[in-house]
Amino acid sequence: MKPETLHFFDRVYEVVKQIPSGKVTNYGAIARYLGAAKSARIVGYAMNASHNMDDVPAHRVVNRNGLLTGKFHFDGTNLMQQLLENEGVEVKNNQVKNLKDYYWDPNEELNLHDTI
DNA sequence: GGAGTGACAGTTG
DNA sequence: GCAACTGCCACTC
Repeated sequence: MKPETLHFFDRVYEVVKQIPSGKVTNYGAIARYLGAAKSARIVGYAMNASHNMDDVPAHRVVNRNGLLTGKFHFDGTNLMQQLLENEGVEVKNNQVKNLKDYYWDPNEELNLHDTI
């Protein structure tokens, strides 16, 4: 499979699936990791479709403010928050506390020359 | 084939 | 320092 052939969507899934438990990241980091920092919106859109896949922990992806913007997309309840808290991430009012502490940057933790 | 939408980010006033 | 606007790429209708 050629990465070039893969759509932004597919790559986003691979990155999100590699997010370690107890860690969270933001759309910009993923988009930048894919080489399209300005396309953070696409990442969000990808999450919209990825939320249908159980293999993609979309709950670990939050916006720049650490706000669980996609919470409503999970099931309309605080499921997303519960999942994060279950992993050790402190969430308050649909927002990740100490985001900096739980922040996980694919550009720093992962290498572009991975299986992806 | 064209226009509109979208779980954002970065920049400017 | 805070608030608001634009840009951006992919997907759906």
